[in-house]
Amino acid sequence: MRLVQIYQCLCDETRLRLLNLLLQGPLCVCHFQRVLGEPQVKISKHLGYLRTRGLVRATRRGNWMIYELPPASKRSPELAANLACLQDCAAEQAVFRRDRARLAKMDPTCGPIPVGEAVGDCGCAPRKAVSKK
Amino acid sequence: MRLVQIYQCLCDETRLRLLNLLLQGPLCVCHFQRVLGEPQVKISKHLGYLRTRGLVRATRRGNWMIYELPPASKRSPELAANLACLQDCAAEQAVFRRDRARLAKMDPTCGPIPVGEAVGDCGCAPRKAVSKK
DNA sequence: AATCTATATTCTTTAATCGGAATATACAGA
DNA sequence: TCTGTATATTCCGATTAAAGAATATAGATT
Repeated sequence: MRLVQIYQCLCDETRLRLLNLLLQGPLCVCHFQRVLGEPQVKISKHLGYLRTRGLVRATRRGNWMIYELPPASKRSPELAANLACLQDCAAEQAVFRRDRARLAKMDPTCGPIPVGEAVGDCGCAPRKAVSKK
Repeated sequence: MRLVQIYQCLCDETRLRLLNLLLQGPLCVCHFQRVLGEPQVKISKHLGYLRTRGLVRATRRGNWMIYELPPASKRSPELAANLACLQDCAAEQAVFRRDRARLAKMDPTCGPIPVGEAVGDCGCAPRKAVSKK
């Protein structure tokens, strides 16, 4: 991947915030919405942008889409270096620290999913026992 | 400086090439023109872009403008980290390697400047003995 | 099948960016 | 002062990017 394409992915505030959260682990869209407080379209489109350029991958789990960074083994040297750099830099800037804090103390619940289903990669858990009457 | 602003400076190919060269040391505009093979306006405008955002500084030496990165002591942690990252990453990509090579074997001459004047920070030297009749 | 929920896509408008032509400025030399 | 050289700026058109409203899709639930 060309270096400039990586920077093009990083040159938008929303995308930086998304990547900052993904550096903590896989997440589903609803988490981003709750942490960033931005409308669904915006989140979804920026995730799509990152996806088509290979900076994130997505897998479906039920209704939810789980986004995650590519595994270390599949990162180009440039991507690996820049993600590491972002990891460090973001730790020093207020917006990103706030987002990380918000994520850390967030209810990992995504929404109603079947009781007893294993917690997903994104940390999703049933919101509550969904009535199975 | 906000992180996103740094990435905005890095998200253009021309600007990346300029910064890649500046990582080798101070340079004047004519060097960029010769190495990149791009028109003067383009070079000048991207340097201006970087300047207004504090990624480079410029000082005039006679007719020439010498551009350089801010001294290490004046770089924010984010800028320092990203310049280091760029330094490493650029070493692996063809465009940047070619530019560095072209710079390395380039005639450091800028153009006719007064004989005997000290070679500038940019490595400029007199093109030839200018007649002082 | 009908509905609900989560997420993605399309469409449109607005705003930002980039490049080039022409022009302006700043300094040097005669 | 006049001219030449190096660089910057202004103006303009073209392209791209971003945001939001509305709509579409995919899977789950009933």
